[in-house]
Amino acid sequence: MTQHEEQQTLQTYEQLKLCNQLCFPLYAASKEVVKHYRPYLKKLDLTYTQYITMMVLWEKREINIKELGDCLYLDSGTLTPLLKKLESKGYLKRSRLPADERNVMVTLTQTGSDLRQEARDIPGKMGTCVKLSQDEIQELRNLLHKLLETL
Amino acid sequence: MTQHEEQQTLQTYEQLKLCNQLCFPLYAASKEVVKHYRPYLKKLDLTYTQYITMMVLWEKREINIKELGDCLYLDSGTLTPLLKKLESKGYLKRSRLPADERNVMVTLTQTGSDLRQEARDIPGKMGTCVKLSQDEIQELRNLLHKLLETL
DNA sequence: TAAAATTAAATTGTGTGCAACTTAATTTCA
DNA sequence: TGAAATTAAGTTGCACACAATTTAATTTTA
Repeated sequence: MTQHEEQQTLQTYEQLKLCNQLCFPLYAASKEVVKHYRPYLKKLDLTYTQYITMMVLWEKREINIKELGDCLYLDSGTLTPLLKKLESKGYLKRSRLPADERNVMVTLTQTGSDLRQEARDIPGKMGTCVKLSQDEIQELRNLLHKLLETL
Repeated sequence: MTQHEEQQTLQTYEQLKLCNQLCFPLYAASKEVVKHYRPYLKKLDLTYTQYITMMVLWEKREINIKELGDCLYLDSGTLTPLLKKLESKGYLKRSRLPADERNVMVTLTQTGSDLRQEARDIPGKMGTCVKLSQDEIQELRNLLHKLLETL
């Protein structure tokens, strides 16, 4: 192996280190942030995935599963059982759309709407445990959105 | 409700929108990036979690489960079955440490070491599908590391 | 030094997350 | 128009991910 080839091999292996990855800190940070939500969500008897689902419903009141999946980057395999669970808690109703029976509409109930009150403080509380400046948070959010768009 | 209170309520609810969250783009981007790894990892018959585990082993050759969990932000509940699977594929050996029988040492095998060759191209291929500049990637990585440290 | 506390893995149970497939409804187009 | 293609949900199976608990080994300390 020539010196140049050896150099290349080292560089290649260097890239296989965890610390040089973009993906790994993304994966780890995502899990850690969700972990910080859990104690607050537990009080509402919601998981993180159930929480972001409710966030969409608080905003839109009504949405079909396909669109919901597009919002949340989740498929019906994940959403169907999750929505059944939220329905059993009384937070939403599921019903086939008469105009196109393939579609299932998910509609916020009064109970589900009321839950928003109890969730009000969560974003603020989370904000205080993230020790980044407002500028850094904005910058991070921008980069993540850019990354998401390109994928 | 006074105008001021109404204003505050609106602001509070504004923060409960998905687009104003930091956590959600983090969660979504993480999943999407992992999804892009999958076709490459499938050729090596590895899941993403198995891949990052192998990355640690390629770097350290030998590590106990506790430390591995600290590296990967994973606990024994996730790692024990995952390591058994990697052991059954012949990539590593697990053995109790004689000096302290509570510890299980995980050691890279020759087969596991050879796998590194086949994984060599993955970081480069992933790099090309992330449409961010080198500066942006570096900035994103820095912010994520900073976020991880503070949590 | 022996009981109490701590520690590391493993186990159990629940909830995603997703690929692959099935089912049923609707749309396309030959 | 009627068969083929497409679409939306649901189902199945596998692999995490983690809280909570258990087990076994080691360390602390009364």
